[in-house]
Amino acid sequence: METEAAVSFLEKQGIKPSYPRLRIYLYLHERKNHPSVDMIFTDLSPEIPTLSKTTVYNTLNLLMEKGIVQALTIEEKENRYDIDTSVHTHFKCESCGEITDIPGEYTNIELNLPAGFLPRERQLYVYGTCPGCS
Amino acid sequence: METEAAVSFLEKQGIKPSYPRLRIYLYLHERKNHPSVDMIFTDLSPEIPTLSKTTVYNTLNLLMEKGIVQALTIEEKENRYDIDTSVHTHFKCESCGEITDIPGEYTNIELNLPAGFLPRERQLYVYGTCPGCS
DNA sequence: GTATCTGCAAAACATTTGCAATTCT
DNA sequence: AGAATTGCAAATGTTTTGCAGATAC
Repeated sequence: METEAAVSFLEKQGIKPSYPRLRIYLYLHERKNHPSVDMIFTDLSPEIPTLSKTTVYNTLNLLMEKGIVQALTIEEKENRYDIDTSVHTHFKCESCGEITDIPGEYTNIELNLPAGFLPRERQLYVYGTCPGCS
Repeated sequence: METEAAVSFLEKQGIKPSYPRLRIYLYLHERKNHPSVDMIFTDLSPEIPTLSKTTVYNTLNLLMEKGIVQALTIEEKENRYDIDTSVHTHFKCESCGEITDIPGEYTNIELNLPAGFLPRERQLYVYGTCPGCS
């Protein structure tokens, strides 16, 4: 995604596209890894020397409020963030630690909840070994 | 579950059934809520005045190593613990906060992972409103 | 009496908050 | 100038670790 498109997307969502916000948004979009706050900070810090973790937190919380990003609780210790908010499964490799998107067509979930349970959202996390490690 | 049965179960799993361990195990077994460390500590503390959170953590980590308990990452801030390690779904009510077990027969998951992905375990978390709150 | 277990205090992290300085318009 | 944004430092909350004292066999 080019900078121009990102700027106008953020503006359309009511987010002022400051430089740190723009770079964090582009980072999520380009890597499509499922980064922790620390990964984003560590990767962008060399290129944006004044960047602070607080701004990374602020930006992610803002993107979440706007529904642009979702938080994953696939790790026990830290949150991960995903710019893909469509319905899909996450696979965490217990060997290399990598989190991979599994497209919706690989998983079919039939939810027939007992009466009165109204689902709004769901997350399927699968833990195991990825192709590179098996 | 009676104390006797719990004692012999723990011994069979190679866990010395000390008083705190026994009480924590019985707590998980009787309530079948999906408690945080703090919930266990707060609930048992009045009856076991010398109990410490460290011991709650130690005991839960021990039970997890032995495969008797599983950690749930359904909450963003804290781990929850479940003594039911069978395949089932967890429903978190966003209104009252309660986490409910949804038995396996209410959910059918067909996992057809891309080649090379070897699943070991999976967790399905559903977020919404429970019968009492809807 | 030796191993293990417990629990306090401190440390290690992740995340949030208060606030002053900076930036943008 | 005025409003929003950034980033430092401190606070908060969860979990782990080190270690001394207590407990169990």
